[in-house]
Amino acid sequence: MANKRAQTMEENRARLIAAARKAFAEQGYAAASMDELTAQAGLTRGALYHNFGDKRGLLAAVVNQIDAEMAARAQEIAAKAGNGWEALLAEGAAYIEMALEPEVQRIVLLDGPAVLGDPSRWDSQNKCLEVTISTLERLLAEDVVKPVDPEAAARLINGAALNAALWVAASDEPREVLAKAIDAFRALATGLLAKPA
Amino acid sequence: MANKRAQTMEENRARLIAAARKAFAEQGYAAASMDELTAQAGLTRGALYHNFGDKRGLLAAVVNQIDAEMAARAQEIAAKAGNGWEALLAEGAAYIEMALEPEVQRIVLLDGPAVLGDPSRWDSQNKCLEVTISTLERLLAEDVVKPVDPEAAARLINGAALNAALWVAASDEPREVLAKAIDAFRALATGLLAKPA
DNA sequence: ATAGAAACATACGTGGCGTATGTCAACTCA
DNA sequence: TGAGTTGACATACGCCACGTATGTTTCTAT
Repeated sequence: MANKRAQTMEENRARLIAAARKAFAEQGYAAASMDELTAQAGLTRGALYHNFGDKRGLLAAVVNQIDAEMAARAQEIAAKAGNGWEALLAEGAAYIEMALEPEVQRIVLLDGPAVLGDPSRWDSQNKCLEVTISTLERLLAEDVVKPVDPEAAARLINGAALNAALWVAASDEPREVLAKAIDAFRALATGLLAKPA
Repeated sequence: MANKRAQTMEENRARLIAAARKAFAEQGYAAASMDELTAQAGLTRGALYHNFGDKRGLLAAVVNQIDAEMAARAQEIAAKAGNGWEALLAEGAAYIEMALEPEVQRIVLLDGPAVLGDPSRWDSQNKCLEVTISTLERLLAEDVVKPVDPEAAARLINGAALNAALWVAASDEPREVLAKAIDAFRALATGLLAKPA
């Protein structure tokens, strides 16, 4: 037990992040109280400022965690759909559906950009985006899609999915609206195809 | 002068909104102080809470104003491009470029959604979106675009443009990145065409 | 074993929002 | 036309939350 110190520290960090996920998702970043947050985790604000610097630092850590989880899920789904064009469409649909979860929507899509600035500047470097970019690069190499800048296309696609998700989430009839959104997404995406069906 | 009262009230509202536009754009919604804001306008917080209810109300008023200006500009640009497919593309490019202005980006795209919730629920009902929807409906009637839900497609398009703008704004070389973004946008949009070129 | 450091707790100051109360100018009606 | 009343705005107050400065305890290293 050479490093009992580091171990408990990691545990505390994890507990704080978990409590923050709940608080930020349920109340929003601005309304979430650091005192309540830390008390929920069985700690005080002292631990928080020591580990994350400030409230923004905590949000950044939470965003990193969620982003990584989203990217993993998206990759898994894309892999299941094979390595072709359908993988890209499946990824997009997956993003739309994931963004329906309050945690993702509130924390990553709404408060994240407002508090931390544009996602492209985040340290975590938006893993979701990178997944889409690499998928596009593969399709580019296979001449499946038109010669466009993969990062530009990935950003547009993710942005479209994001907005679609916000729309679906705010809707009164999520089912029907989700179907419409995915439908429109697939239509739009075909614009990237080298030879449209 | 039958209604000097109402007149000065309108003036004060306008001055508060103008001051808020500056403050919110330069410092962000959360960091902007109501005291400084109102002092800048030659008033106090009393006037603010009387006219707008609370800080959110002021932000909503500011967003409404900017949104209306954006929609007007987009419509003008679309009209100049004629009433066809090119109008839709021009609108999209216009949104991307407008979103480069700090006022639009910070207030409407970042703080707006975070504080006021999804734009589709705003009272102003997002005039920008409606412009795009009506453009799409016209193209649908002319069989220029595939049979997709116009609102869904409009939201995806606007979302794509939005993200593209955030990317361009955060970039070190806005010129080149803007070109890539618009390029990718045009490619993506062709996915909606009934008969691709 | 002791010294030092690090992780975390406690205590304090500051600033900002929202509300309750006060005031004065403008509108109304006799 | 002038007194009463309304309402737009100012002033004053309380509360809460963030961030920092200081204290305490536990682990590690020599």
